[in-house]
This record gives sequence, C-alpha cells and structure tokens, in this order.
Amino acid sequence: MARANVQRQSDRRDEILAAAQRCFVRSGFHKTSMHEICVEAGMSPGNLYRYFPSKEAIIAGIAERDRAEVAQEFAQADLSHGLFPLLEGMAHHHFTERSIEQVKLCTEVMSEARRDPEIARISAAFDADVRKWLVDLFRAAAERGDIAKDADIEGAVDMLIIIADGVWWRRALDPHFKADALIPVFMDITRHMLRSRAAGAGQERTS
Amino acid sequence: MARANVQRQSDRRDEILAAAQRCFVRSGFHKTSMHEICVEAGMSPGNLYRYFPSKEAIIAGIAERDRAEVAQEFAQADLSHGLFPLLEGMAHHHFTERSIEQVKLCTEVMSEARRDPEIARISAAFDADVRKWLVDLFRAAAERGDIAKDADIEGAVDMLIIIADGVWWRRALDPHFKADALIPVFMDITRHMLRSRAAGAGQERTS
DNA sequence: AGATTGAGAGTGAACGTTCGTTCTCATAAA
DNA sequence: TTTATGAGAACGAACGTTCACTCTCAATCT
Repeated sequence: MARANVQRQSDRRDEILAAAQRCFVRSGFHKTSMHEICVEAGMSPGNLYRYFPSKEAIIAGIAERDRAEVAQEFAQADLSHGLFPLLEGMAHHHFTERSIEQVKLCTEVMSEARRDPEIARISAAFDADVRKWLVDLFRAAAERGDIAKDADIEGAVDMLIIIADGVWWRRALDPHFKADALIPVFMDITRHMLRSRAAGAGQERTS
Repeated sequence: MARANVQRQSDRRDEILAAAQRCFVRSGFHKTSMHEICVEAGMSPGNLYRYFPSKEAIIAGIAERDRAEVAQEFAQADLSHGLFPLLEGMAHHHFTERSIEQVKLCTEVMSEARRDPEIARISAAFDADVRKWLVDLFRAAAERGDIAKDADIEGAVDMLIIIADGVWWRRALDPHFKADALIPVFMDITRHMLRSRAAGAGQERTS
C-alpha cells in the first residue's frame, strides 16, 4: 500500500483514544500504563507509538476530546422556549444524562490540569468559553425579558459553573449520589440569582 | 540505654508528614517520589521507612491530617450571634482564609479518593461528618428561629457542600480567581434556600 | 570514674520491578 | 520491489523499597 490513508490514520487515532478513555475512566491517568492501553486497543506498543508520540499526547487528546464533547451541548441550546426551560434541560442533562464515565473522566482532566500545563491550558480555555457562552446567553435572555436587565449576570454565571463542577465531583466520588434530586433546588437558586437587584421585593415564583 | 522515645517518634512522623505535604502541594501525589520526600525531610529513605511502611501510608496520613484540620473549623462554630453571621464567617474562612496550599492538597485528596479505597473511606467519612454537622446546625438554627422550620434543610446542605467543593476546585485551578467576590452571592442564595417553603412570598432581604 | 554494652536512630547503596519508549524485523498491499 | 502497517522483544531510566551497616548515647558493669 503506497499512499498514506489519512482517513484510516484518523480512525485509528480515534480508536486508540476510545480505548485509552476506557482505561483512564477505570484506573485514572497515572495508574494506567501504556501496556494497558495497548491491550485495550488490541495493538502493540510499537504500532501505537506510530499514532501518538507519547502518553502525554494521548492524555491531551483525551482532554480535548472530552472538553469538545461537553462544549457541544451548549451549541445545541435553544432559547426560543425561554431561559429557564433551557436551563432546566441543561441541568437535567448535566446532572443525570451525562454518563458517569464522562463525569469521572472530567475529574481526571481537572486534577491533571493542576500538573500538566498543556492540560491546564485546554481546561482554562474551555472554562473561559463556557463562561462567555453563559454570559452571552443570559444577556440575550435579559433582552428577551426572561430575566431582569440589572441582574448580577457575572456573579450568577460564576456560581453556576462552580455548582456544576461541584455536582460532577460528587457524582464521581459518591456512587449513591442522586443529582436529579437537587435540580429543584438548583433551579430555585438560579431563578433567585437572576432576579432584579434593584427592588427589595423582586419577582418571586417566576415559574 | 537508649529507650524508645514514643514522643520523639510521633514528632518525627509529624515532620515527615509536613515535608511530604509540601512536596504533594508542589507536585501532586503521583509526581512526588519518595526520594523527594526524603530530601525535603532531610532524611534517608531507610530511616523514613522506619516511620511509614509505604508511600500510600504517607498519603493516607496526609489525607487524615488534612481532613481533621478542615473539620476542626466546624468544632469552633458559635451559633450565639445567629446562623447567618456564622455562615458568613465560615464562608469567608473557607473561601479566602484557608491557604491555597491546603486547597490544593484537598483537591489531591479528592482525586486520589477515586483510586485508593482507603482514601475514599477517609473522604467519605469526612463528608458524612460535615453533612451531619451542618444539618444539625441548621436544625438548631430553626429552633432558634433564625430560619423557617419547614425549610428544605437537607437540600440546602447538599447544595452548600457542592458549592464549597466547587469553590475550592476553582481556587486550586485558577490563581486569579477571587473567591471573596462570590461571598455576597453565596450568602444571598443561602438565605434564599433556607426560607420557608410554604409561603409563595417568603422573607426577602433577611440581611 | 571509665569501659562495655545494646538498642534505637539513621545511612545510602543496591535491588527488583515497572514504565514509557524504541528498535528490529515480519507481513501484506500496491 | 517498495512502502505503509504492524508485532513484540528489549532498553534504559525511574521508582518504591530493602538491607547491611554505622553512629549515638544512656544504662550497666568493673
């Protein structure tokens, strides 16, 4: 076979990443050996190294893939039914539908970001994107009249992201944790955060 | 004849743990080698192994120490000035006063809990303690009349713990993150969560 | 007092293992 | 034949851990 098959090359990379992801979810980045990934991918180390130059490159590939996957959710958002139905749908998706595998992988990425500068970069860029996306969303919702125009959008977004992180860590650490039970509380405080700051008696019971 | 000095033995263990903690904060559990800890503690590996049987034992020791230190804060709580001043003080303590070193160490413990069953046990026990402590605190505050008796205490506590975790992760990952700017938002939603569930128009502006 | 003793404290080279990576060689398509 | 694809043994470094040994010093003996 003379010509380099770039499609097949790309497929092979995806297969390796998928295999590595399964290993990483099971044992974490550091306890997973290259040999383990090779077995999972049904491939020899020599061959695997033709597709990735190092273990770190695989980890970075996984991080990027994972972040892109999570980010994709935001792209599909539809504000036409109002902000709060959208947020509730996203909360449901984030709290329960996302597989526990992806949640665990996300925690791996977060802790690796504390060590590997490249992962930190990917992670920080992702965070900035999500934050900007949410702020823009809330601004648009304010224009629509879904929320007060003088609401503390930045503060609310920061808090929502923090809650999202916290929920995923709980999901990852406590197998009995039922995140969906928290959705009413979550929606309640979200509505409250986005109320008008001006009036003492803001709009209560916005549902 | 040199008798076994149990006090000195304990001191030595503490010194090793302190040295290990510095290393772990700097490089994380897995990237820290025993040699590194030995250098930091000014001690040979042979001698260090007289005080701890393995690296895992040191990690477990660190986790226990760290959790105990965090738990100590709760023991000093004083409800006599009302629930919300107490909570605000705790938030301030948790969000800003706790050193970034301890925050980073905490994230190490959390991610290690996903791998090491012993750390998971320590971490889960700690979480359960904190949760029970907070629920009891809120029940006592309800008795005092600080909050409504029909408030969703369990839900509020779960959410507060989640927020606390999320804030610490943000602190650990983003050096520019200013957690104290979030305290007003935090207190606001805390008050909101602990309002009465019965009435449509709960007490607003409880400050 | 001075010498002897014995056990705790401490050393650091070395060990066996594991890991990420590379090298050599085979196979099969073009 | 040529070249992409693949296998798998082997390498060298790094790691956690061990082991044989030395040092220190209070207790004991003469």
